[in-house]
Amino acid sequence: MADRFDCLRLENQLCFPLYAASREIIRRYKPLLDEIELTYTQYIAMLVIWEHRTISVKDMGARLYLDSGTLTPVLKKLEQKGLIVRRRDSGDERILNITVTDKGMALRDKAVNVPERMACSVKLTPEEAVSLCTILHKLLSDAE
Amino acid sequence: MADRFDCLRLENQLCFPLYAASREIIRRYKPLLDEIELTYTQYIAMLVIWEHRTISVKDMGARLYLDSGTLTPVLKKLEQKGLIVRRRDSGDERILNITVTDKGMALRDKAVNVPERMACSVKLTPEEAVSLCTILHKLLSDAE
DNA sequence: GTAAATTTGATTGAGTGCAATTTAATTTTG
DNA sequence: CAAAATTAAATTGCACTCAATCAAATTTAC
Repeated sequence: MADRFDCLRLENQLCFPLYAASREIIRRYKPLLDEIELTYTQYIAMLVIWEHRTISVKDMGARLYLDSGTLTPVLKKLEQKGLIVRRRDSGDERILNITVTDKGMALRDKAVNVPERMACSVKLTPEEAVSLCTILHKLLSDAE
Repeated sequence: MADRFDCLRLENQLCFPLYAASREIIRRYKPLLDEIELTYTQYIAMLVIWEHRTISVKDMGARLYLDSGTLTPVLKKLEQKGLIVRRRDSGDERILNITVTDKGMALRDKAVNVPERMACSVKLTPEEAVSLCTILHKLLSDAE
C-alpha cells in the first residue's frame, strides 16, 4: 500500500502545518492590529522596542531572527509614524540605536489588550499552548 | 513583580515562536530545494500537484490556504519551467486546471529524498513531532 | 600607524502573501 | 430567456523576507 512517494504527500509534512498555522495566526492578528495601525512585523518590532526602550538594529535582528534587509524598511516606517527615533551610536558610528518616543510609549497602552483578545481566538488548552511553545523553542534553539 | 505590560513581552507570545520557527524551517529547506531548483512555495505547490496529477487553482488554494494572488505567479513560474501545464476546463471556462507534465513527474524522483533529509535536520523526538503536528492541525482546524 | 579584516547597516532584486478590484463565465431568478 | 447574482482567476498595490552586494566605520595585526 505504502509507496515510496508517500513521504511527499502534503499531509505527511511537518513543515506545512507549521507554515500554514503561522500565516493563520498572523491573519487573526490583522483586525486587532489594524485598530492600532501596525502590521504584524511592525508589532513584533514594537514588542522588542517597548521592552528595551533603546536597542540596536543588530540586537533587534538577533531577537527577531530578522536581517537588516527586512528591519531597515520596517524601522523607517515606524520612524515616519513618530513611534521611534533612529540615531547612530555616539561611541560606535556603525551602530544604529532605536529608541521609543513618547508617542510610541503611548501606543503601548492601546496595544495591551491585543494579546488577551488573541488568546480568546486561539482555542488551545493551557497544556497544549505550553507544549507547543516548548517544542517550537526547541526547534528554534538549534537554529544557528 | 508582574506589571500589566508583561503580556507584551516577546517571550510571552505564542505567535512569535510559531512565526520564527516557520521561517527557520523554510530556511533549512532552502539548500535542499536549491538542488532541484524550487522555492519553498513552488515545492508545496508541486506536492499537491504530484498527488492529484490534475487539480484546479481553486482546489489548490483550499489545500494550501493560499489565494489566487499568491498562486497565479507561482503557477506561471512552474509552467515556464515546463513542470506543469495550465489549461481552462472544457466544461467550465472559469476553472483553470493544472496538470503535471512528464518533466514534472520526473522531478518527483529527485524530490523524494528531500523529506528524509529534512527529518534529519529537525531534532525533535517522534513524540514531539506528533504532538506538534496534532496541535498545529487543531489550530488550523478552527480556521475558517 | 596603516593596511587588512571585521562589523554594521543600507540597498537591490526575486519571490511571496494578501486585500481589493476587475474580468469573464456560469448559474439563478423573475 | 434576459437581468442579476455568483464564482473563478487575474491583476494591482502594499508589505514583507531574504540573499547578495555595497559602503562606511572600527578593530586587528603587522
